[in-house]
Amino acid sequence: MVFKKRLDYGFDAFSVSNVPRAPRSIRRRDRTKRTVDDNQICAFELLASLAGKLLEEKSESSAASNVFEGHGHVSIGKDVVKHEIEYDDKPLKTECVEHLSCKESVVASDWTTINIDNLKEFKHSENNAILECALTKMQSSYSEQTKSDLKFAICKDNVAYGSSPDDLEGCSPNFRELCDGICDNGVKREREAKGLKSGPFTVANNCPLKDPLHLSMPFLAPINTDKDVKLPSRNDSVPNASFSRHRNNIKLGSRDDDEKFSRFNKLSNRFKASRPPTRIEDQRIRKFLTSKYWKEAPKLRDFENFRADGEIKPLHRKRKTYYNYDTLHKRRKLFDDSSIVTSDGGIGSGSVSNSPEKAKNENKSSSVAMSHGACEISSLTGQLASHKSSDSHVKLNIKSFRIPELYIEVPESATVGSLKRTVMEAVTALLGGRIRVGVLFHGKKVRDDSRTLSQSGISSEDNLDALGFTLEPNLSIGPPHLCSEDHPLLLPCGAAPANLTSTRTTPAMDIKIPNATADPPLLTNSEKAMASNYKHTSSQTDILTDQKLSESRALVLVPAMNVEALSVVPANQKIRKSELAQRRTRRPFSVSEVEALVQAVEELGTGRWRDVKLRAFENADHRTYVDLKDKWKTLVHTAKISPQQRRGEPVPQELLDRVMTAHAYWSQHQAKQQGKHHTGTLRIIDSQAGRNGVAVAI
DNA sequence: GTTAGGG
DNA sequence: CCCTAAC
Repeated sequence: MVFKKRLDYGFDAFSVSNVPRAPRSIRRRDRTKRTVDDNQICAFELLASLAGKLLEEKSESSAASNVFEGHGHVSIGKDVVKHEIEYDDKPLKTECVEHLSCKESVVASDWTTINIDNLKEFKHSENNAILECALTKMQSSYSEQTKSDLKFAICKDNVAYGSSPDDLEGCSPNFRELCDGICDNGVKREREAKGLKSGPFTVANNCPLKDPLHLSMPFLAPINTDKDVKLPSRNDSVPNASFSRHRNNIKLGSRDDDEKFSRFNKLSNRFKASRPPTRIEDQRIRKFLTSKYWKEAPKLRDFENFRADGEIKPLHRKRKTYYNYDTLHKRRKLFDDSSIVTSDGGIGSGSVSNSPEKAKNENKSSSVAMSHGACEISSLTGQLASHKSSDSHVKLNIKSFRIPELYIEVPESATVGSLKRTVMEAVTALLGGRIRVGVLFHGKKVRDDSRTLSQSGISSEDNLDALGFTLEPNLSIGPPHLCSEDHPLLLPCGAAPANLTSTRTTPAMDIKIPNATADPPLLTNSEKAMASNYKHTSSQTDILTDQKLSESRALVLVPAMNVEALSVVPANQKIRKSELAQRRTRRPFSVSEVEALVQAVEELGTGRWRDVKLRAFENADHRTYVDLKDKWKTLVHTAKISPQQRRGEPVPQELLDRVMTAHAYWSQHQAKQQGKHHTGTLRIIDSQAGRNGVAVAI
């Protein structure tokens, strides 16, 4: 399986020098980069229109949201806007983020990046805006949880990599409020105490309190003004219908639109699959508008179905062959039918609570505040099932953690074991730093480590459902202030996104803003869930801080080893790791495939691999003619060695005999020249002779 | 874009 | 499977 990851760039991420030399194919793509950019406009427009529609819809459909009142359109700030729509939040890059929940939005790809000028004037704008379209289908579960859409605007202008929490200072009051509400109060206080002066990365004035930001972004104001941050209740959720409509109308990178899709792919292709976009290098200031539309999914089950419907995942291949899979539907050729994509939503396979009890809890689990979810960048969110024991101990069972931004392709034929290994591998590779655990209670982060569970209200049985854990990257690697917990200021909300943005090299890399949701369902749904039993006792919570780490890739709950391994590794090295991981997943040829190959070669001969591909593997997008050629090579080799030396799935001797026969035949007949002459099929005469059989062209 | 062959 | 050279 292949997992794509974005490179994680450490704090040094932006250093161009660190960017590994792209493969030729990639380099080639780079050449076309400009063209792509030009074309991006279309994409951008699409996105913009989508966003606008979403907003409109939202305002129309949800009376609850005041935010949009009066704002029928989406306005984008002058600067570049980065717009991402995901079911999950992810990239946080943004300075100004708005989350619209988009259910089932079709996603171009996380990686897709579009550079554009600001929405209105992007043609004119000098800045290379980046429009990121991370459209992915939303998980229904997510939707459910979030029920309400949150709109959140995070303002921030700078791209500074490790922006500090202070960045919020620049944000609109409302925004701050929102964040505060979301965050632990303690955080707020600290931030205030520190004042604006803090961190190096602080971007002051980017979002003047009173200011322009608002003007430019109508929906800037957080929907939830309530300090307590009300998590959107499910009731609030925007009707799915509206979302759907939007989606349909816009068709952004929808499966139906291959062309567009292709475009996205191309854009994203500029970088190798998981490779971070070079644009990262650009330190331009970007403003992002991220919108997400959160909805609650009715049921976990729904979620699964949703997934089942097929996730769209664009794959980026060097070669012309597309390995995209539409898991279940195969609706698009671009998609590989077998691949599983785990994006934010991740693979639905995630752990589902097994115990009835948990299930029950999950259903109940009430809302997690998605809104603040936007703020949180934590990479992993763990949900847990918990029950209180009679002895006053709070026993928690963490069922799963969600790992954001992890893409994995798994052949249908892959074994569960290989899947596990792959996930582990991916996670390990992705981990950029130490992991820390964050505690979410009712969607809020519990930052005060000194408080007791009971003091925090976590002890009551009824509340346990609302308890969630997040695995957050520990930015030890990053700038001190960022990493340090001392800096609670790092605003979970605003700052983080900005940081991410800057860091994010690849769309994929973007850190999604995890929904803070503690909802079990959410976790369950998580794409990749790492299930684990975990006894929780304490927790810290600074999601934001970590997030900045772009690397905040995923966190793994796993043993320390992972942490160690990753934590110490410099960002650059990590990147390399990731690249390695990008290698296409190995997909052993099945006997039937071998047979088809042999058959085709018998007919066409060697040296006409493209024809072989077309004849026998036209529908097997994951098999390139190079693959076929290589397979033939290995088959010939296999046929020559003793059975004891052969590995893997045994190939019937009969086929190997045919391989040898055909190989011998075509070697003698100059396959290329004779291919045309032989429309017939090679047959082995004297099959008994096995290898020595004589091939005859009929 | 294909082929062929080394890695 | 990847990467390159050569066409």
